[in-house]
Amino acid sequence: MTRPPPKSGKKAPRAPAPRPTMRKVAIAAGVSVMSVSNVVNGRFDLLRPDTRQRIEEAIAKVGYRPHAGARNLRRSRAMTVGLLIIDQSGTFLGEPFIAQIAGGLSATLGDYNYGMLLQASPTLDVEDSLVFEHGRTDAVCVFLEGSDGYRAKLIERLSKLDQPIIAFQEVGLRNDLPNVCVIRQHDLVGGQLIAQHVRDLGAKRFAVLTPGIMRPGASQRLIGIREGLGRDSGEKTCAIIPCGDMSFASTQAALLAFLADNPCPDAFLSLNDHMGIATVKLMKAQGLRVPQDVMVTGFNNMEFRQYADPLLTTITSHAYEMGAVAAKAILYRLEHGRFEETEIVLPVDLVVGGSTVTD
Amino acid sequence: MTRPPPKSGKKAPRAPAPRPTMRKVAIAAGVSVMSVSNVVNGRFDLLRPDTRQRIEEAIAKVGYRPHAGARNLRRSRAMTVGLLIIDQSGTFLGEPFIAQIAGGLSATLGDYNYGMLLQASPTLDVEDSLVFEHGRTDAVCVFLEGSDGYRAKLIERLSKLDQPIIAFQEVGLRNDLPNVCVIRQHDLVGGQLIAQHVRDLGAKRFAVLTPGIMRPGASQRLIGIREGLGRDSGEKTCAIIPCGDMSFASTQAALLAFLADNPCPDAFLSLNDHMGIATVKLMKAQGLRVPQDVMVTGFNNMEFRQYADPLLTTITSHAYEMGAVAAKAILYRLEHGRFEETEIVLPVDLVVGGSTVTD
DNA sequence: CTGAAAGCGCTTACAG
DNA sequence: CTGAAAGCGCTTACAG
Repeated sequence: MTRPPPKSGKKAPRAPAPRPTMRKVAIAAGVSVMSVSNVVNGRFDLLRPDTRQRIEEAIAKVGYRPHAGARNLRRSRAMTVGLLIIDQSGTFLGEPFIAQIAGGLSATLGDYNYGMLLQASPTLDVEDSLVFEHGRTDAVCVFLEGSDGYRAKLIERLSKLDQPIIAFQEVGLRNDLPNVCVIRQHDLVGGQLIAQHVRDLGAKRFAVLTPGIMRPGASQRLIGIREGLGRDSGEKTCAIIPCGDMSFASTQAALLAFLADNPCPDAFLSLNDHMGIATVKLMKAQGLRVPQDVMVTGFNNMEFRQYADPLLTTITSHAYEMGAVAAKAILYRLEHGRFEETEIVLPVDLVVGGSTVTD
Repeated sequence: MTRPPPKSGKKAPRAPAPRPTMRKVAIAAGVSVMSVSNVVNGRFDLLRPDTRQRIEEAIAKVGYRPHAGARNLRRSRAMTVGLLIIDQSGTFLGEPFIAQIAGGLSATLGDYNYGMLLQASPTLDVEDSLVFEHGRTDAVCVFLEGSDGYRAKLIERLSKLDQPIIAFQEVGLRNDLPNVCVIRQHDLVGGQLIAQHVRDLGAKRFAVLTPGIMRPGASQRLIGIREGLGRDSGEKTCAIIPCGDMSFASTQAALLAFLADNPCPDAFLSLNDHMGIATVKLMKAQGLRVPQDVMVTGFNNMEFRQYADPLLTTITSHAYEMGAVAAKAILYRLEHGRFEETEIVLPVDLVVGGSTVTD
């Protein structure tokens, strides 16, 4: 009989009462654990009504709650989907596009009783991230950063981890990876639409504002813009302005540096709304009229677009839906053993505002 | 010997190769599972170097990866913290204040090798939410909605779930719940500061814009504002304008309805920046000058504050840090069996902008 | 309708 | 330094 050391100044911290287990319920009800399991899992057809009732009373009496970890181990499923976001800036959820994807994914998974394990990784070396540990997740969604080549290699490796993978916004991957499904939106078309729009309005000289670290969607937007501007435009008239972390301050600093060495273009095309609004405000502060003197466009059509004047011409992204679609694709894969489609592309729409067209 | 039915049109889907287990590694290396376990867990002092090497080679050869689910069951810990957000609007991560808390929590937990299980619940009835299932999480953070009384009762019940609880932004809870730690910021002081500021500037008649569904922080901000306006202001001059989901459109609609029946106050005090900016824009559209004709304030000092003109006078909230502090508190609790502090209050600061003061 | 037993993949005293 | 065995809390064929 070992006892806690006597004369301790404080009350001996009483040992945490062990959680009631199925065994305890079984004993209390005078049945086997298996019958308890049947009640807990709603297999009432396997029980006599009075047995069931006795067990239910015992459950209530001892305050039993099932241990999901044990059940999941036994059933070899985690009822959880991982969401891994590579983010070297450390503010992943501060980006509304990502926050909305996460929101749609989490909400839809929740509807089907799945959880979402969220992790951001500052490093590109991601294979022993928590979300890939066996028994933690049944599938994982990734939103990567880095060069096209790096990401392609990484996804190939991830596809061998014996875990279904959803890759957001990727394009041009090998299509023989059965464990991988790409979900993206038509960023290329979005880029084309917005570029054609400003070109049709007569702009000749362009500058594109890009994030300092490109995600895959951004590259597509840029390609689309180049296509939309058209080769008939003749001269090389499309500058690129990287804007670091895309914050208001970084964007304006990058713009000022650009304008110190270059004439002001006819139109600034920004790869998201953040940078677009920062541009509008800087132009106005410089005494230029938007859109008469210079046009500005954004991308994503986030709620905060409404905060600035004039309203940004932009492209609507259905980010929340992208998360929801991912959840559905995973659920299908988990049920049927394969992805229904290996690539899903969501549409985008042009929204014209006062930043390119006067009322 | 049962075989798959012959003459199937498709290739028989080959049974997914079972994941290599410790047993497989042990056999491959000619040792016991326990030695494999020792290698996997870095207990190298318990092994002869050559044994270790043989095992490491076997691990690489069979492609073994540990099963976190099994390990966690055995060790009775989940290495995961839940984050539960009650959200009746369905856009929880769209709210930057919440997204930042989640980001800070997730990043800090990740540093200590803990995962974050994120779930939003549209209902207030939350006890059998995923995040409270045993074996899934070691602790859970909650950010609730609903009346003060409802939330207090709910937290009392949650504290009996045998799971440490961090309650964000709660105030005035019973302080005898050893399983509960409150982490909040000084919203009341923030409210006071901002109210005193506009009062000192000579405003006499006020209106406060509030969310349609109050979270606990919002109530505190309101109380602080009332205190800051002071009883010496004499008349009842502080109106309340609930703004539904706080979107740009809802806020402006609520404002217009208010102005149809009431004279314009001297100052609109908004419980967050979203509504503050929507107010500024509406006032300007109505031909009023901000701040000369009407003052407007916000709350939280989010990045998008920079998007509107004039710059909102607001209160800085350290939401990301709040998440990080929560992670630290949980880690301490998990290690020492009790919370270091039962309540942690983060400071707030007044930031003056052009929406109350002319340059 | 009910129960005894094996096992999910690990870890951890306990012997040797 | 190494191994055989028990057990974390469940589920699931298999008998009775």
